[in-house]
Amino acid sequence: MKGNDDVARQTQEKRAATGLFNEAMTGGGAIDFEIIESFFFAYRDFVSDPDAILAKSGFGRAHHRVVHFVNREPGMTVADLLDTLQITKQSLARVLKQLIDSGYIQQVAGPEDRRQRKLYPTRAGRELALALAEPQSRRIARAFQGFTPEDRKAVTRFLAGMQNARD
Amino acid sequence: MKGNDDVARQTQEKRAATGLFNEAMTGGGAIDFEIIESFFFAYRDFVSDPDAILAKSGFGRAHHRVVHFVNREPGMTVADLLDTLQITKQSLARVLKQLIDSGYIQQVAGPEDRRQRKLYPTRAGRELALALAEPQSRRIARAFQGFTPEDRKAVTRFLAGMQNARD
DNA sequence: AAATTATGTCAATAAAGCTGACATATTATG
DNA sequence: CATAATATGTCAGCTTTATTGACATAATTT
Repeated sequence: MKGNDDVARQTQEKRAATGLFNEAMTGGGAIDFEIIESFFFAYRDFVSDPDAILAKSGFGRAHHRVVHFVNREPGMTVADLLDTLQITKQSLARVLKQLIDSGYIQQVAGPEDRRQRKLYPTRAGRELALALAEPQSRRIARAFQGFTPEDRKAVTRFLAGMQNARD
Repeated sequence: MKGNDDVARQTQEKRAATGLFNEAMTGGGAIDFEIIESFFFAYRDFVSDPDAILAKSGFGRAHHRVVHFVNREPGMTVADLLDTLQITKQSLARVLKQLIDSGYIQQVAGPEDRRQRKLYPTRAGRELALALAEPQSRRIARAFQGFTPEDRKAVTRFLAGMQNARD
């Protein structure tokens, strides 16, 4: 087992006398730390834009997501929204209630199935969704500056590929 | 102001008699809703992998971030970490304490400035960071399948461009 | 000697999620 | 028609991750 000993010694050299690791974890090229970190920073900054706007209305990210998807697909039901956001009914309830009480979203009983509550944005709801999307869209446009159509397609494919398969 | 009236009427047509909006908000091509949503889903699924691992140890995302960056830059100080994560000292304190108490991270007084607490991963800490990065890296590799080097570069540039400028 | 810096800690608070349990109205099914 | 299933709402309690403010200690700088 000489090979294993060599590996062990090599690893040992990277540690101080205390048994701690002094060297940056690089993954030896096998782990893509650069993309992992870049993705983290990119997303954090990406959501910081709407966060600032939401703070003025006393809303948070949860409200953003609800108002966004209801605007993107007016008439979606509560069940649709739960499916899209993958949160629990109880989590959604509080946020949705606040948006309805504040006049950004309205519920309409389903025309065929009257148990359903179909969700629609009001004018204020539509304006809020647009105001929240605008800085994000500007950020995306900035990041795309100088990109060829192929480059843009690569980004689109990448973001799709990072997602779990959907039914 | 006939032009304005036309726009108002046009918008009005998109609403039901109730004043609600029935049509999907598309932004008329000006707002990049596709990327906004794709980025949301991609990031959510991206962090779901480590979340599952962390749950076993009773840790959360905050612990992930700390263990990740300490491994990436061993010897970083508490101030460095606060700067990187952009959270408050008090938020970091609890998480860091748990990681130290559990034997994943150790503190060493700074050799020049002994007020500083330099942070180092233990062997367990390094292993945890690797275990958390592994599924994320696999997901990235999957998303990159069939990508040319130019495609990959486009993604890297995009993620960098989405971030705020750093000092 | 005094001010600043790096860190730690206590207390209170908030946002956003969770689980479990139960209620109501409506629709579907045997 | 009675019962089961579905869509939604709601109550209560809990957790994680963040926040602000205040204060303490040790070490360094001025």
